[in-house]
Formats: sequence, C-alpha cells, structure tokens
Amino acid sequence: MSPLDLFKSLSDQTRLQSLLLIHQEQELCVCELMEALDLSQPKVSRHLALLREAELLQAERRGQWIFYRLSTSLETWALAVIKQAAEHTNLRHITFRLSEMGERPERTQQCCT
Amino acid sequence: MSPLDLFKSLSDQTRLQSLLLIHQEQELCVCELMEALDLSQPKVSRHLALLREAELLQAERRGQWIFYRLSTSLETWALAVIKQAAEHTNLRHITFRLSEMGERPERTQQCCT
DNA sequence: AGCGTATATTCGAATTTCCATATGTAATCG
DNA sequence: CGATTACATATGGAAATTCGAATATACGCT
Repeated sequence: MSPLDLFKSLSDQTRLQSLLLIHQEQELCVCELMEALDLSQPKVSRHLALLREAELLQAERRGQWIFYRLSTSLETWALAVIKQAAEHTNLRHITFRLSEMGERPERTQQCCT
Repeated sequence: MSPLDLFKSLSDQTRLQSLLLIHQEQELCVCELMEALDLSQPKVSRHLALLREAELLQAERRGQWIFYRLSTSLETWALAVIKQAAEHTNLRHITFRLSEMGERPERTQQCCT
C-alpha cells in the first residue's frame, strides 16, 4: 500500500467516517454503519468493498452478519495516519446515533467461549 | 483544515509528489517541479493552486520566480501525516531529475544578506 | 515601449467518481 | 420449501475532477 493509495481511500467522507468509526468501535457490521452514518445500504456496502480491496479493512461473516474491522496487515505508518485523523475528527454525533440504535446484532464472545 | 480536506488534497499523484518534493527541498518554483516531475506547466500550476487554496502551501514571489514551500500555518497533525507519507515514498528518481536540471534559479540568500 | 521568461487562468473535452435503483446471493427461521 | 434479513453487485446516469491548448498576466531587461 502506497501513501497515494491510502490517501485515495480516505479522500471520501463516507469511507473516512466508516473507517474511523470502525477504528473506534473495533468492529461493525453494515447495518450499524447504515444507521450511524444515515446512509443507504448499497452506498455503505460499496465503500466498504473499496476499503476491503485496498486492504484497509477485513471482513468476517458470523451468522447473518458480516463484521468489518481494521486489517491486521495494516502497516504501522498507515495506522499512524489513521490515528492522526481519528484524533482530529469529531464522531460524537455519529457515535450517538449508533448508541441509540435498537436491535444491534449481539457480539458472540470472542474469547473464553 | 479537516482530515478529509487533507486527504483529498493528497489523493492525486501530481499534488502528492509536488508536496513531498517541496517538503524535501524546502522550496521550489514551478519550472523546477515541471522538470522534476516531467509535467506540463499548466498542470503543475493548477495543482499548486489547489494546494495553496487548501493552505498546505504558501507562495512567495522573488523576482521572476514564485517559490512554493509548506505553509507555516500547517497544523502539527497534518505535518505528521505528510512526514509519514514522505518516509514511505521513493523520490529518488524525481530528485535525480531535479539535480540534473540546468539553469535552476539562483536562491537569494535568506539569511546574513 | 517592446521582448523574453515565468506563472496563472480559461475553456471545452475526456475521464473518473459517485450515486440510486434494481437485482442477486447467502444465512436464518418457520 | 417459502419468507425474511443482511449484504453484495450490476447498471446507467449525474456530478466532480482532470487534462491539453490557448490565452492572459507579471516581471526583468534593453
């Protein structure tokens, strides 16, 4: 991943907010992002696909949901850039809508199952 | 300047390379960038104008040349992002063309004049 | 004033990006 | 099996971005 590719991936509001919210929440599914960002399902899905193709995100299906999280293959410098962006972006409004969302998918316990 | 604005500014190869080369060389004029990047004059000029409007660069006329450098108003986090990009971008080829360029404008001494 | 160099801007066309609608696929449940 | 939920993708068009060519402006020199 080149800096140019990273910047292209982050140069769209939907993609940037999605990535930063996932970064903050560890992992999210499409329906949670739809609610938090107030966007249509195809729109969220398409931008997540781009972030997945750029290997910024990785997806994992668990039951009927597909959870997205930051890719474990992310290079340190790219993660540093994302953190700078996270520290200077206000996600309060978006985080609030997420917290007010009903019917969020239950997380199956990742450890100690 | 928001992270989104910064990423949009850096999401074009011409703008990113121009900015990184200016970052490396302290300051450059349009004709030096044309030579180093092997691009047309209007193309370089237009992208520099965008970087200036985004307040990433500032321009200063000295004689017949206009020198561009990083804006002194750049916030720390934005500079950190630029440095991450600089550390992971190979400018050797471009720097070489710049060094091979004849007829580069003389820098008037900035200090001790 | 007139000329050459350096840079900026305008304009129309080509390309790219983005979106909404519609449809397809996969998993779950009854 | 059919119905529902969650997500992906294809299509076509609007909007934004980018480009080259031509033109305009600013400066230095004679």
